[in-house]
Amino acid sequence: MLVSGLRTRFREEGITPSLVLDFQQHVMEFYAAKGRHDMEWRHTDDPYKILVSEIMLQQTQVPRVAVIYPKFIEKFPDIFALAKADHADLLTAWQGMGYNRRALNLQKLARVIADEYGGKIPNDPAVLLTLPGIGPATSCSIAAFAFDRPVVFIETNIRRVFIHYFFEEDQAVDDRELLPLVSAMLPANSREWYWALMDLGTALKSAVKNPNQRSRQYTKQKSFEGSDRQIRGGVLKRMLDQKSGMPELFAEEMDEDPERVRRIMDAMAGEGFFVREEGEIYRLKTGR
DNA sequence: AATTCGGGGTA
DNA sequence: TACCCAGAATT
Repeated sequence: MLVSGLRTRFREEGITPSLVLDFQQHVMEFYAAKGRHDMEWRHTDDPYKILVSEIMLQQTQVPRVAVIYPKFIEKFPDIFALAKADHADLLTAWQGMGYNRRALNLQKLARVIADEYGGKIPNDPAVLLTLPGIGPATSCSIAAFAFDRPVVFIETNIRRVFIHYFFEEDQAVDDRELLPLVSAMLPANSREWYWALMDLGTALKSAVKNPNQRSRQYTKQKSFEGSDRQIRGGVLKRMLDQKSGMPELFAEEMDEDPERVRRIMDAMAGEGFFVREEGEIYRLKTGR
């Protein structure tokens, strides 16, 4: 089967049964040869654990999640443990993951599921989508990986695969052009299929110039050095250390403008990281 | 439609 | 250095 001809066949004949079969075979052959089987979250059928992994994997590479995920699961082994977790314990367990709001949303979500769904993770992507911190990609990922449901979705690895094989010479490829292909190519075993697609997408990154640069939604991130994000990270780390703090002090330690640090800590308080007390003292929430 | 949000591994 | 990361929420 000639993989290099997939794009031409697609453009000339559309999505034919033989195109589908050849592509599926190529993906599964890759998976058989080079699939990644060393992730703990691929060796459980506990929807809670899979949900946690999917939140962690948002914009976060597998090797880092692989380090933090097991400790997190050990500390919060089920949805109820997470729902009643101490605020500081939760954020401490999240340290190193980045995008710390995910941890807050994850606990909110756990409380909704504990309180309103009897502790059972919903298997319907439309329901999952209503939960905090779960968007289009994650709702479908959970449905696929935890419940083996035949969902159709796009995330960065899937996007890279389909752009590479079917839009080789195109620019600004819209996700809406990819979805019909993602849908048509989906076989019966949706869980394994998406594992395979994601592994192939990850491998492509080092094999060719990132095809996602030719996605319409491709954007580059602003540099981290000197950003608010960096300061937020530093502030949170110090707050977890000391349980309370003041902008002036942190600004001094981080050699930053006190006014800027105060603004950032105010924002973080508004997001639920801290509570602000009298005299510009910020304190971590205790208990829940 | 554009911004914001973390932090580290990799080339 | 620059690039990227199993995206989501907010503006």
